[in-house]
Amino acid sequence: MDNKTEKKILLIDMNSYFASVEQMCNPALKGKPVIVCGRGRTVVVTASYEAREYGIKTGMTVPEARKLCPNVNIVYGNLDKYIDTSLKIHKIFLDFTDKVEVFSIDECFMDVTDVENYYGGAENIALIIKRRLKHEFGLTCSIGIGPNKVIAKLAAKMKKPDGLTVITQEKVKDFLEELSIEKMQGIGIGKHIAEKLKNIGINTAVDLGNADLMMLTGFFGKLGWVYKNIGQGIDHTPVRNYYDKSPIKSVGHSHTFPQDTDNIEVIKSYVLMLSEKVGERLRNYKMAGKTLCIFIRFYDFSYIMKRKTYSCYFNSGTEIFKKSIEILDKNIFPLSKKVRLFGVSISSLTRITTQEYLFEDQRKNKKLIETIDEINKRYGEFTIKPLSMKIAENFGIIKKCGVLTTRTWKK
DNA sequence: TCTGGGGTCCTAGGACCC
DNA sequence: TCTGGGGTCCTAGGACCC
Repeated sequence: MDNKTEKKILLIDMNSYFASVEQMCNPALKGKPVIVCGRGRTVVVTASYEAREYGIKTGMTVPEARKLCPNVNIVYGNLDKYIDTSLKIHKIFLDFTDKVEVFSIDECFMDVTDVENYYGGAENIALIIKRRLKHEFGLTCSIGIGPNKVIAKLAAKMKKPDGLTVITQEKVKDFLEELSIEKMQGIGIGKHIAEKLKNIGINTAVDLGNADLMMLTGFFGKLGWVYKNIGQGIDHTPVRNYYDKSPIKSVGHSHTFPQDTDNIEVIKSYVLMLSEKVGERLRNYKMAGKTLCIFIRFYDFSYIMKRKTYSCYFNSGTEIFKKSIEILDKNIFPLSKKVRLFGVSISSLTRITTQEYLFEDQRKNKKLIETIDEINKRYGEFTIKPLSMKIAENFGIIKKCGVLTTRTWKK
């Protein structure tokens, strides 16, 4: 590929995003170790760089983090605030091009191939973005520039925080030569695959690129082909346009109980609460689904997953709850061991119009459901709720189910 | 007061139909 | 009369991402 056709892709990765936003909103936290976490039995979602100096990492339990840094500031995450800030940040990117793909709440790809000449090159665009983020939000980011998304993503990881790494097509080979398999996490090669690759003598990106395709597909199926491309730094996936929405494939909620439990009544009331949340979100999206999946994690971290596809679409909490209980009664109860986490999700989704409420009781209850949704939207989640949800409430969960993740929210 | 929560994609194997 | 095989849908499970 010559220089004329070489793409210029940026990956902008906000540094310790949630923690930085908290520091931005509360000056008292600036320069101090901060962790952002959810409530209940939860883990560190983001640690500020000051906290990382003590060895605190994402995924650690809060007590573990406290042990490393007794004075660490603990903040309960506020997803709305982070989404709001993200949307404002995107406006900076959109000043350059519409080819802005939201990869997660704190990461965006940009394809600046067509516009870089107006701004003195891709690197200059990156510098302008960094300056504006710092000036307008007080936030820093790491930016990787590469001829495709995979290389841009790997490049962004090279320098953190506040880094800028440019890998031109010409430099890709040298770059990959020095890249160990472990450092390829985040682009489809996780811990398990990395382990398997090392077992067959593949230790660097270049080893992967040079590996025999038949051998790779023998081990990993279709993915073997994908891995080989990654190893060669090849990636043809385009950067999506900001305004092209990717369709939602599934909607789900799960929750870890405050204590492991085998109390069926308590579990059922959680199921009801989760079903209502899933139903409400589906209706907000104007969608319904026909595949129900329930997921149970037991106290020992073993799990069981049951999936069932129905002939009709549904999106009411009551319907999801009823079907979940049917599955539980048939397959899971009586319980053999205590339950740690319960999850409900709906897939095989379709957009739905008013006429398409297929269940008779849903049609009848449609007005009621709409009214409840409206009230809950205005006055807060579960202002109006089924009576049996009281049990879950007494067990101490409702209103504490903070959804906190960097991945789930997409434009 | 060990190990969250929300997603996506892929695969193997079974059921069922023609 | 003797039992193939392709296609599609579904379920369960695994791996990955942030």
